[in-house]
Amino acid sequence: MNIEKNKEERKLRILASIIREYITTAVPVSSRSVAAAMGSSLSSATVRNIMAELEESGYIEQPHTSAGRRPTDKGYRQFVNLMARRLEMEKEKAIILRDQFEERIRSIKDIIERTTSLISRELKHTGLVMWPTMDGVYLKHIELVRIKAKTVLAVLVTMTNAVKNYIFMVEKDIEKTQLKKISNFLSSNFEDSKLSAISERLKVKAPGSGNSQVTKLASSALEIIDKIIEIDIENDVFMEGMNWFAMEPEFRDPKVSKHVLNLISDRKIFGRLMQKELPYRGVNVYIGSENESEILKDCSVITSGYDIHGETVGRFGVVGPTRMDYESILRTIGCLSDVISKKLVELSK
Amino acid sequence: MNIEKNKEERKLRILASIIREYITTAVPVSSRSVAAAMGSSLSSATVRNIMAELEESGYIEQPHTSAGRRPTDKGYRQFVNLMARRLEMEKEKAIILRDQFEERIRSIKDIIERTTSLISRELKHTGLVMWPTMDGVYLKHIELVRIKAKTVLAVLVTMTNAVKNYIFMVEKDIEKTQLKKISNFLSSNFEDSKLSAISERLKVKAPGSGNSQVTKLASSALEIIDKIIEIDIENDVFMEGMNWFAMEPEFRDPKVSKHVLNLISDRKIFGRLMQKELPYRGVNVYIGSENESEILKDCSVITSGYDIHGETVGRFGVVGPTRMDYESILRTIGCLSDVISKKLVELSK
DNA sequence: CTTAGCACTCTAATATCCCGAGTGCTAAAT
DNA sequence: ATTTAGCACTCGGGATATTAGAGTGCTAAG
Repeated sequence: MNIEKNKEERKLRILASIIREYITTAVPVSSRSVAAAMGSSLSSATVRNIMAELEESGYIEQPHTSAGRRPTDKGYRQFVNLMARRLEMEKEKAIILRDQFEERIRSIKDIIERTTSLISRELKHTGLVMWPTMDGVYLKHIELVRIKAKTVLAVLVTMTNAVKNYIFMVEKDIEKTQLKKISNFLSSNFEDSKLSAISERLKVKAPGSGNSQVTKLASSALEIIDKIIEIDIENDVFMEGMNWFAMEPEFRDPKVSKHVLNLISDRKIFGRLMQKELPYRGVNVYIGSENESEILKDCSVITSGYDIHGETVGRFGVVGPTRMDYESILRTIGCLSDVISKKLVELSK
Repeated sequence: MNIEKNKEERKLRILASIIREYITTAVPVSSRSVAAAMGSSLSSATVRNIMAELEESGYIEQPHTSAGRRPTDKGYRQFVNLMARRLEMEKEKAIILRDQFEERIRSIKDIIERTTSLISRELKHTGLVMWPTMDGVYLKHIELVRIKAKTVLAVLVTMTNAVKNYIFMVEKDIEKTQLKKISNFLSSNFEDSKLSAISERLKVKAPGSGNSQVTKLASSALEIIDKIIEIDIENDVFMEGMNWFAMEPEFRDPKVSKHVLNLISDRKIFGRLMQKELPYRGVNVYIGSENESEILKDCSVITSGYDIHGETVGRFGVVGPTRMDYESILRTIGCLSDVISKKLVELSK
């Protein structure tokens, strides 16, 4: 029984070894090099037997007979699952990460840009950050501007100093002065609230036929706030470091490179992907074919959430070829999640 | 003398023929196919002689002996110069272009997105649009928000419904209420003015020690406006259709494709490029090595300006491989410039 | 269960060949 | 004085052949 377990464990250690080597070399791994990597405690022949079993289980594959093995998506998955528990970042590294966010952070935009840039530089893959959903975020300021008849421009400033704007139609035309009143009404009564909370509270206020003036104001305001919430499904994604794809040897294949270009020119894919997993704060890993999108079948996407005041309002992550360094990425992403969330709280005072 | 001229003209007609064929096939052009294209009025032998001359002049080159000729940058340049005068768009095409801007245009953002998308779809190259410089643009609304001590967030809404925001430091801390006053002061006195004009007019008002209250307000406002103008050098560029690069046969070469990825992940290049040529409304063409940036040496960039109220405030254009269809691009870009400018005026009522 | 040994397989790099598209030149034709 | 037909020559690149060696699977011994 104990022996059984040891056997299984050794098998997985070998899988890990194969993956680690393949990640750095991008070349199918031979039994010999695995044996060497395992400290020569095993002969290549033994390793060969085990590798045959691993292939049987679908964790690795041969591009062709008489070539080494490379990990399959399933193999990567196994690997990721196994190590998922122990992914603390070394103290020093964590401090280096933190330091990157020390200077000149004045708005969430700065944080977002800093994050993608960090991911790009440190992890050598494309970094992604989703803007926080507006409805989960506290407002600092709201301003309404009349564009033309029945058309309103809303400018929101969040506690994190993000500026977002929305143009939308309203039922009946609102005068410039009236709009100013609504702006003021919202600003004075609902500053420092969340969009969703404002909507809730307005719903209570609006239909109650107390002071007709206030009621009217509230119902106009409600219409506008709900419009904003409705529009805000787009969820913009900020990307940086697409050029790392070019460095990968996989990129030599023109078919692949074509794919990649199509991929990175369509940020919506990532917007949808991250939106979907949103209430969740933890780390997600999608490996190759695990991705819903066909276009991502040779890529892996690793994402994590970030909080503002304990509420998960956005996600960020990394895209790259399936052959990526899951270990260091998972470590970094996990750590970054904390750093960003902390910074965001600081930002909103 | 007349004969001389005919000779020269024929030479250039052949150059044009070579270029047109090369643009569509991407394969060096042989004397035979040129002869055929010229309606068999010339034999391939004659064409060969002329091609030798064209090569002598540096307009075309052979990749190697016993191959056809392909245009050099100089050749493309000559071609572009020659046809530059007669580039009217056909009426029908122009109308089709115009129609694309009919629906749901509510802000300059819509126009910018529509433009890049149009360029991408119609011309099958990457489309670029530079946001208009703020200082040349009329303001509809200005809002100042206190971020923290000595830090101000300015949100500007232009006549074209663009929302831009700037975070900056000011000399001494300004109270929230005071900031509100400055906002109102600016909004009520300077709405519908240009940023640069506001600055000018404030300069007059500020030092004049009339009403101390107003003077103080004006000088604070001046500081802020000047800060905004100062910051606004970044000049964001909107891009779409980078994936067209992937379709080009040139892209087969991994070196080239690497270049391209680096290129498109750096929009600043185009920001600087367009910024530089800014006061100019007309069309510019940079062919291959004519580009300042080394990274663009295998690309051509064609740009044109757009106006708001007769003042050229931004530029837009196309990037692609040197082997691009200059004729149809120049036609389209020229026409688009008018369409956009017209729409922008409509937008700002 | 492990390992040494060996036959076998298949890729990728290199070499060789050769077709044919395209040229440049020359000499005849206009 | 051009233009053109004719022809020899060049060279890239596709097709094919060859080979080296990296890696495997299997067997039999440790």
